[in-house]
Amino acid sequence: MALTGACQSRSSEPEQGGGVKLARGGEDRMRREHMFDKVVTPSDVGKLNRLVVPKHFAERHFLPRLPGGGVASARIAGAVLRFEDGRGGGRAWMFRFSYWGSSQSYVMTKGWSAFVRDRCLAAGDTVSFCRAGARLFIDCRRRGGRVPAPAMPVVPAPTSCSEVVGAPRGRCVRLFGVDLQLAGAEPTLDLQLALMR
Amino acid sequence: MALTGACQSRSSEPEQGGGVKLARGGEDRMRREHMFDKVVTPSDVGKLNRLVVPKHFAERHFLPRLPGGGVASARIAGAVLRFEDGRGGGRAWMFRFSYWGSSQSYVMTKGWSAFVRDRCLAAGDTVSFCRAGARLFIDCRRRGGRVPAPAMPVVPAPTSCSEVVGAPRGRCVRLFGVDLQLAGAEPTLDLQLALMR
DNA sequence: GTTACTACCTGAGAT
DNA sequence: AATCTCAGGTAGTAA
Repeated sequence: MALTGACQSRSSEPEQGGGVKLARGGEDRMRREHMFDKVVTPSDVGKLNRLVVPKHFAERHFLPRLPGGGVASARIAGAVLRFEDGRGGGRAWMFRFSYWGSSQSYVMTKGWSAFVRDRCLAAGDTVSFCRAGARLFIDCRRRGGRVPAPAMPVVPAPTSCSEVVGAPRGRCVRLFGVDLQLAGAEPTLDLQLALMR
Repeated sequence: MALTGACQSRSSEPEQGGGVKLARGGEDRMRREHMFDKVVTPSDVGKLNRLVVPKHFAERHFLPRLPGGGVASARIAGAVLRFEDGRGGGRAWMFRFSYWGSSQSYVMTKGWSAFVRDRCLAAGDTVSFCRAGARLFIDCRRRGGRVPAPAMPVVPAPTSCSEVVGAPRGRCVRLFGVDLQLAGAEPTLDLQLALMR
């Protein structure tokens, strides 16, 4: 299970959805099921600021979740998908999900580069998408198969990458201890919502 | 007249416009008038997939032909120009015509690379633009001043360059003989129209 | 001036 | 052989 373990079987952790209110014992307790992985390319983590979602994955896992009619273009227009951070901690990521007609490909655009930066995602790493009922999760692991170190309270180091191999991660400090309780207000999520037009 | 002969004075040939219906004896019988030539640069025929149109030529010959208001940017938005193949045979080329503000230059983009490929256009060759009334024509000639061999029925060789020096050209076979009659259906043009959003 | 974001486009490779 | 996919590009715009 090295290929999917980073995202699966962690439903016992306190994954707080932020804006989404769920009845206890409902979807938030469902076991995560793996949707798909992608080994990211240099372009996926580079200046293009987009993740190409392989067509069959997009159409199987994301399209049916979107509101709108049966036509794909109607569903996708302006779609924003919300993914909870697979490591727990209550953080969520909002990505615009689009279809580029010119290349006939599905992409995550706005918001994606923030995830790349925060996780120091590099070409060859794998992003993993899971869901538990209606909740979506995103996680990643290094090319060697290593997963980011589990979140834990650390001394503040508020800038840059939240995963430094063998070292505490910067942003995580905002999510644990006293800050962990404040995470119910989801400052990071609020910022992203404000940016998401 | 070696510099312009490839494009001029061939209005007696059966240039079929494809989708455009014209009254016989109208524009299609007008004598072609030369607009301008350009000796293409390595960039014009390379991976940039664009032809830089010298500003004064673009503003004199193409801008006034476009619909839209008095502002150049309004006229150019989404402009696609259609050029009939100066060699005859009913083929037409569709090029997106754009203004690139960053370099303050006019360019042909989408569709241009297909012409480069088909004619085996190389740096130092000359492209020549003519018109007969509202109809536009494009042709080219080699740097030495040679023009491509006149179109004639040949044995099939359906791939690659339509002009091989001293040899029959590949795609031309589709346009002459029996296929010449089928050219009224304009499969090549249809394909381009379908691709041109 | 820089960075992101939208919406284009194309060649190469897979099928 | 032709089609489809997608990695890697582009320009223009907004912030």
